[in-house]
Amino acid sequence: MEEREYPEEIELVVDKMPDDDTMIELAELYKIFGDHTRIRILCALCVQNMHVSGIAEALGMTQSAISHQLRILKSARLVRFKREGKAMVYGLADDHVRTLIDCALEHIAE
Amino acid sequence: MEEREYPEEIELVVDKMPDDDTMIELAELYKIFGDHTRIRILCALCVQNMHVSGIAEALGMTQSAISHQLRILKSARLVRFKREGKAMVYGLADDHVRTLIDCALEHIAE
DNA sequence: TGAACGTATGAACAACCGTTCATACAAAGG
DNA sequence: CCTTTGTATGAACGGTTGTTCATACGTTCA
Repeated sequence: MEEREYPEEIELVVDKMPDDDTMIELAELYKIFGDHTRIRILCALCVQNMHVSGIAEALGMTQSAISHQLRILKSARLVRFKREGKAMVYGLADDHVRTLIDCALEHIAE
Repeated sequence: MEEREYPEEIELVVDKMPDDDTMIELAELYKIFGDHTRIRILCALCVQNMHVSGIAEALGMTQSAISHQLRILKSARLVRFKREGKAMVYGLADDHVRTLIDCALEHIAE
């Protein structure tokens, strides 16, 4: 006879999973990376720090679109920035970002 | 005088970035991970292989919702599955998935 | 201070996404 | 076969998201 999946076993799995809050954070983090424009911005900043308008030109997009995405990347603390004259220079917040991208690149290259 | 960002410098950055196709793939991959339900499914399967209804019960969601998400995970080759009687048993496609999740978990835990 | 430049932001719109509901398919057991 | 159980799928709906457009903010320089 085909046994039903035991409730206790289900509970065991749930216990071994990360906290729900952690998984929400995970999803939120991945969601940020899960956009073509944002990934391209991050990849550009992997090469060197850039002005907003420089990023826009490199990506062939409007300044406004880039600025909106930078806002999201800022709030996720994935980029940092400093004023330089009239311009704002953006860069990666830390090396974790690079690591995360490399991690996924390896998966794709399999 | 404030110099404009040289076009050559922009081009240099673009050259050093991954191919656009690669970055699209990157974004697509991250997008899959960037959903609460799918991350929870993957985390559950990190613990052990499970039936669809087991996953649904563990996550407190309908079988339909889970099945729809499994379809997406299947098409991204992040999970594998085999029939077992009336049930379908799902599991992680390979260890890359676990690695990717661990990678992001480390970032969060900083 | 006023013009010019670089950036940020709010509203609006279209496109996309995840869940629900109803239902169809597939295997097993009587 | 016919019913039961487990899973898949299509349509539909509500919510979210990324871009555009217009405009405001902040800095520099004449």
